[in-house]
Amino acid sequence: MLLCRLKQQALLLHRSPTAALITRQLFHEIPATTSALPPPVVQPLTPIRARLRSGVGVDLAAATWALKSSRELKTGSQLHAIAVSSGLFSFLAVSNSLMCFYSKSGHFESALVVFASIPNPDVVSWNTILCGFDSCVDALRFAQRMRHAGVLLDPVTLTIVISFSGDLQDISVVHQLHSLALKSGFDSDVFVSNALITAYGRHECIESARKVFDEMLMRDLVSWNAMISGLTQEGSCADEAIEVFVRMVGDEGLRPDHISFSSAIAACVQNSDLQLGSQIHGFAAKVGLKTHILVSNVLMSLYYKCRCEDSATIVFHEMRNRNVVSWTTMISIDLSNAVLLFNSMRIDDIQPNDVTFVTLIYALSPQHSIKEGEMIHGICFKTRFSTEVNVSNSLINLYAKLGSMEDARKIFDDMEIKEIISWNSLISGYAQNGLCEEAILSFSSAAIHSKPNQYTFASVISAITSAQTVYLSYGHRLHCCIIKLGLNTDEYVAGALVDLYAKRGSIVESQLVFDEPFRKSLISWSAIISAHAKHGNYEIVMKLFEEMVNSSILPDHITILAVLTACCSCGMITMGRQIFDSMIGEYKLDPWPEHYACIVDLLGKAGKLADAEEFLMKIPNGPGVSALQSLLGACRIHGDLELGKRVAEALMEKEPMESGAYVLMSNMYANNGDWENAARVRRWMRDKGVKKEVAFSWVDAGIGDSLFMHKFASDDNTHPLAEQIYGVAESLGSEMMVLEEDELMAA
DNA sequence: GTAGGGTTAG
Repeated sequence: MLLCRLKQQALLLHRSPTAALITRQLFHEIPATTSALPPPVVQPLTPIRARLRSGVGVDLAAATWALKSSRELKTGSQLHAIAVSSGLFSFLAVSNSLMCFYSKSGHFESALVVFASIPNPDVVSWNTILCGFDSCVDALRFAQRMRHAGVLLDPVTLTIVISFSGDLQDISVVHQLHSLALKSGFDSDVFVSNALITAYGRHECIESARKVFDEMLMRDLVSWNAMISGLTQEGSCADEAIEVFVRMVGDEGLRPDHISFSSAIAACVQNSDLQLGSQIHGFAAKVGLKTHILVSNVLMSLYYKCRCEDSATIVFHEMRNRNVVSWTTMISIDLSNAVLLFNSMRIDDIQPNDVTFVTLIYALSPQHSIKEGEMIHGICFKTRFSTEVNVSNSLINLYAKLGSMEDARKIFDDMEIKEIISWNSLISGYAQNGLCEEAILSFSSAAIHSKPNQYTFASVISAITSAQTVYLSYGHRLHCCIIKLGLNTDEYVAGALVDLYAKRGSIVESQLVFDEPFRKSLISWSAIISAHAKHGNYEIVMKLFEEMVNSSILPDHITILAVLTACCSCGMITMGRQIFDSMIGEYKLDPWPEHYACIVDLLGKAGKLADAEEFLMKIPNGPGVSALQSLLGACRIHGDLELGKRVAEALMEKEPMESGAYVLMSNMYANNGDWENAARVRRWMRDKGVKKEVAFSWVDAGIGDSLFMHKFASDDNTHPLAEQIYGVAESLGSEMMVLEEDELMAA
């Protein structure tokens, strides 16, 4: 008889369809049945079984204790069998422990089965199941069921439900549960208050979190941690988070644990506050927590964000245990060794997850071949991560980056679920590859099939920003939609608009968008600075650059290049060199060839040709084309034929088919009155087959909503209406001649 | 000696 019950239960546990049935029964209030169950597999067991055999018997304490310390499914199932055979299962302490075991060891369905077999579950039984759910929706439905079953709500139930409500989209449930806590008097329970702080924190409703925290009579370490992490997550309260951390340590004398440290350091990451972060690092070392996996992981982010990759790497190497987060962070720190690190991670027996793949895919640069991209894609496929939406999105980005929009499109078309992010990846992919028309078409589809968000708009705007053709009227139309949708103060949209108008519209419109209240990112700062730099507005550029640095945004290569350009066009030699030095010293950026070229240009234009040449010689790996071009240009302006010849030769050697050097050299001879050599260079150019780049022009017919642009090159007759167009051009020409004659006659 | 709160990577 006993064996039969045992068999029944063991079967139930390992047959998920049965478990699924029980789940349905729980939700639909169908009375559970445990009849008609196939045979079990029972393994011999452990000291407890020995005790049972030797007639000592197993008591309640032994059974629950054994369950608590066990994590292996096999051991748990065996204990389950013993509990049933010894009759201990009928004690709620034992059956509840069993549910807890199954739930914590990742076999929630088995816990549900046990629950269904308990004749009179108590509130602990219900709570144990309640906290085992993955999804907050399921958990809250189960809580409703508890209420219908007449289970009396206790602080534990409330704590669990509040913590689930933090995951919901809608904050109103948190508010409801908060008032329930006040009504029932459970708000004095520390656990309940802590859960409330966290739930409010997750909804970034920091005022309410703070209120709960402030009104607590007794706070424990978890309360402080919840408050600190809530402030850290909010995004704009990092300073307050630090303040609370300091109060906790200084005023309350509490000893921070790994979670306090990780939250406080995360706040430093947000502020890019290397100094304070390092201090907290030292503090963690003092209390022996610096190599804790959580603390080390966030320390790596700190050093990475503050561009101290070496320190981040040291933290990684000092870790005794590393998890998938540590490895993934390390991959994002050392992108050039991403594949190598990925392999080491697998040797270390750490399984990658979707984030790892997203990072790894991101690490591949346009310099990588399609083949390498396909290899990573293959690993994603084998490990079954390629169907994850975020991984697919990254793959779209990858193929776009590698220049293969066909592959990107294929991934997109194969996706079962397309998020708006997927559309955004596709649109920005077309944008990067200069396929503006496709980007606009995809944007239209996205608007039909999905709900465009700020990123969709930002992507399509960036497409028209980088398009060869100027789609300004389309840009204005998009801008109108954006204002209507209230997205004009979104940092990405506003940033993209600043960039669009800076590059394609007018600096006035760009400045107008920039003056709107939105969170200025590096991109938007760089866009507005670049725009003013192009117009030679030196004072404005320097003022904006100062404002940007003061708002703790670190400049990147593009920003510095813009500032250098401004210095260059206004001949600010000292400032230019100062910025160049700070780029290396203060901002830890390796100059690009363009930055060197800028300084060469700056010195050259000012007539300091010798300094320029000296600087040029110091460029690591030799001067790039742009630096040589700058110097050659300067030689032309200042008439230094000798240096010009040397530079032109170097340039022609580097790029024999580029017309620039030949044209400049020939012009220099011509300026000098040396027509013979000027002609010689031109001849030389012709013999080598070097051609000047073809100039393009375009006409927007501007009819209705049409986006069609008519493009022309010189001597181009590929347009379908070429004959008519040339006809009109000719008749216009003759009309002009007539007009000119008339004017002459009148004179 | 059965149930509840705080945590890191794109």
